[in-house]
Amino acid sequence: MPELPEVETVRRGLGVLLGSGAVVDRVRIRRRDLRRPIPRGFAGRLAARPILAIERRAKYLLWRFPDGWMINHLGMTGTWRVANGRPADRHDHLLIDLVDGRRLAFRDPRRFGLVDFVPGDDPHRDPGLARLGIEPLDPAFDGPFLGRAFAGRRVAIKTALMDQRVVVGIGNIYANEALFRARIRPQAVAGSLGPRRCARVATACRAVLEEAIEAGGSTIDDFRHAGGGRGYFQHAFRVYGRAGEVCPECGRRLRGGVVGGRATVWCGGCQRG
DNA sequence: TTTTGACCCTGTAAGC
DNA sequence: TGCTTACAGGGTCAAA
Repeated sequence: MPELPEVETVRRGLGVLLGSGAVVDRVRIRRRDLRRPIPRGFAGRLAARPILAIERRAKYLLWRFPDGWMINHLGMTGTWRVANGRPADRHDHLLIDLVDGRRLAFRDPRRFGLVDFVPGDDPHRDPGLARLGIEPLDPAFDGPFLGRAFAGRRVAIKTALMDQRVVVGIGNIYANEALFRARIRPQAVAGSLGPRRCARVATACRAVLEEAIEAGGSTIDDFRHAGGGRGYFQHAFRVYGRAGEVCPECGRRLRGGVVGGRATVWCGGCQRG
């Protein structure tokens, strides 16, 4: 389940794999019906053109081409791999052949992913990208920013943190982990947090994401690097997926529940307010 | 306007 | 063993 660290890890992996000067030969679409249909004419936008760069915005991979951007969201189960000579898997929905003979395959069993093309210089013309909030590793993402963003909001802090219109890239795993580090209950009302607690949340978010990127992202079920490898941050999870186990800080049992429709884990002793 | 919850989809695990 | 059911989750949209 790729969140910001996993997408960033895939981006870096693809950059290493492709290097500079990779040129698309042809594109084959095996299934169009992803989260939204891959548009007609998509393949022709990429064919015979160089991949100039692969950037990241939120959980989106942005593939820069001379005429525009391939927008790619991994959804829940999207992965890229080099599939030289191997028969296509039934979940390989997009195949990109490079002129050097290599083949990139986008595999997404649950088809929550997205592939689209935005012509021109600005990928934020895509409606999905246009609504996105601040990057959590941006220096402007701090306590005062969260204080302003949460003002008047009655939703749970965990729900607010996962709202991509506020801050991008934080999904269920890192929301759980960040709030544990910040020692704030996931159910706390976002608008009730004072400046000090907002600062703790911002600091915890940044720390947990940076550590996860350093470790190469997480591997839960479906996530794989572009090269097929696994990330290692799951070994550092302190609460996610550990409801009923012992809190690593205080020894109480970690509690499990649902906040905002998502599985949530917290420590009733360490996380208050 | 804000918040909540259903929905999309499929692999996995648990229960019978 | 084989079948059914519940669950996981990011983003979107309709309903409250």
